Amino acid sequence: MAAAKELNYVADPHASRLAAGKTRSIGMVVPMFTQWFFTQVVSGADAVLAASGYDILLYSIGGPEGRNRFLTSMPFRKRVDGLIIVDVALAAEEEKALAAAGTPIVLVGNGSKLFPSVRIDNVAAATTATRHLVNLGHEHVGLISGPPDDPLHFTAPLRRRDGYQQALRQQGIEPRPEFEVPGNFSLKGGAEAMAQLLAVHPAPTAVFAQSDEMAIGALRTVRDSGLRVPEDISIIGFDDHDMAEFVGLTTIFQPVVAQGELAATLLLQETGDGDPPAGVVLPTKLRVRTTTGPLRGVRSLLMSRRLPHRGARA
Amino acid sequence: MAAAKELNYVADPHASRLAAGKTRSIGMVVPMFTQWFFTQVVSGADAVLAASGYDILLYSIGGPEGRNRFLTSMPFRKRVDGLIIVDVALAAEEEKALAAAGTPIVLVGNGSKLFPSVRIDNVAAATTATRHLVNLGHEHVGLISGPPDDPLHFTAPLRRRDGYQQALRQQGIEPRPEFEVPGNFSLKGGAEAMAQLLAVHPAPTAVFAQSDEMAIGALRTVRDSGLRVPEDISIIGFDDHDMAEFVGLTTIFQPVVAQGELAATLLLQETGDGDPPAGVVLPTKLRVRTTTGPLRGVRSLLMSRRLPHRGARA
DNA sequence: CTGAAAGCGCTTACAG
DNA sequence: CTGAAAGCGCTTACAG
Repeated sequence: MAAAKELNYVADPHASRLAAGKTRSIGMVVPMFTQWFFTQVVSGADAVLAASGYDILLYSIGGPEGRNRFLTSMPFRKRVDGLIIVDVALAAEEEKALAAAGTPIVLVGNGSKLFPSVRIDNVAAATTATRHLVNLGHEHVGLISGPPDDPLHFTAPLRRRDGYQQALRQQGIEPRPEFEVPGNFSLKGGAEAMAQLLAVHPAPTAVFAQSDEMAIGALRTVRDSGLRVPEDISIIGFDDHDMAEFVGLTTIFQPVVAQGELAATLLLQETGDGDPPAGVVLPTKLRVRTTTGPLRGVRSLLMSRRLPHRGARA
Repeated sequence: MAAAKELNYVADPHASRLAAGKTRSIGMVVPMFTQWFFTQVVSGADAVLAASGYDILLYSIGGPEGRNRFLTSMPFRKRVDGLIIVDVALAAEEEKALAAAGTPIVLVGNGSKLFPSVRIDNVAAATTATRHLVNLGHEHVGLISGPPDDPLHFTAPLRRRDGYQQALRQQGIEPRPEFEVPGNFSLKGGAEAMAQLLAVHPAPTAVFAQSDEMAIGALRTVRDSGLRVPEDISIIGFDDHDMAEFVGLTTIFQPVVAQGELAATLLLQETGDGDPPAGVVLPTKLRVRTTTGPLRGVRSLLMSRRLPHRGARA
């Protein structure tokens, strides 16, 4: 034993896994690694998994092809003790196939009947965001959304769009297709989307961007056009990214690191004993800052409409 | 064989590793996961490693304690075929101990006599940044740097400080300790550091922030103080973060994703045959945008001083 | 309670 | 070229 210490011996982890049947590692599946949201979730999960002595295997699956390759080859089999899948929407058969592989799984971003999950209520959060704009008197409300055709990869953009449309309809406003433009969840995409919205006649007086990064891109375009925020146009984002407070962006806060932490915790305590999978929905919150304001000319009217909105949250 | 396909058989990777002696996985060591630079490097390395069929193991070592634990326990031993260590400065004995562990290693951010490395010339890049400010007529130049006491963890802050001081001295300006404040490599840290600099008498007329995130934080403070950029104060950053172009930040571009890609490539082709380790230094580049400008009142004088600066790069 | 043996599921050198 | 056997370095049930 002393000699082992002396010689700096370490047990071969592969031999021990083979003998013991445990890998002591967890896989994290993310669409990509360059987006703020995913890195924060990984960071949260990493902290709790590392504290429990687990190694973390990264599966960055990229686009739709990578997604399908991952789901069919399932490279994690016999490789990890568990899997955290972030923001990959699964069809029913896909869930079934994953479950059949036998690896414990926790989902982040989507609910599931088969696996425990951690997520927010995107529809409600988007409704809150949109209603905030409508309550300020805006009737022409634009939407900057995710990639245009990506039915299975992400669901957040679709849910947030649902919430946006629902909020409008609830106020008797019919959503207009020309007011919905894709923004690619990036600064640049947001900036370009905003340019597209400004070209519509009449242009929206308020815009809900589905991520803060897109919202900040949109802000840039608005200001470059010589328009003022919020006097000429209001903008609300989603996430409460570090940068949001910084630029005074009104947005929907969602706990990001906490979603990763919680997913890891659920995974570690997963019994597999047939108890129904936990579906945890974390709260979001409207954070009003300086990029949203009343529609010009209706300030007085507003005073009465603002009240029901007080303290609204998703 | 057909039956294997039928039954969805996959070889146990641990058994095969044990028999074959290869793990088909690579470890990535980063100080933390929440910083832009590291996620981008990981993303670059991930792309080339995944393409070669390697799994990626993440070691996020956190603070100084985590760093030392990692270096002493070396949890990657017998676990991975190779290691990419990002921005962890290694003492000579630490390098020797790592080399003795026998795992092929490539360093990102620091040079080494024992391991191949990919990095930029931080001293030269910081010199370029500082000289840019001095060439614009600034003599009171502030520095927003990294964590105050972190001699071994990161070297970039120290090197960039060296470059800053060298550039000043070359122009006959003695660096002033009260002009150097730590900014924690975050937005908030940059904002606070800037507030500290503005409180100095006389305050600097130009500031070199060691990262774009800190520079953007500084910009915020300056504008909140009612000062104009660049008329009242010039700010230059470092990295060329996505956000930099967006806010018009003058900065030093460094290839980030490319450093990860290259490190992975070097690791995959590492022979261990005694050839001297490759030390690749990637070029950086000054990107002048709108947050830097001539010192007030010396515009005319400037015309002559600007010339030697043309085309300068690190 | 201690220690030697069997077995985890592969790969690969080797005998046929 | 094919196929059976040994061995990779552990864990753990089992005999003593």
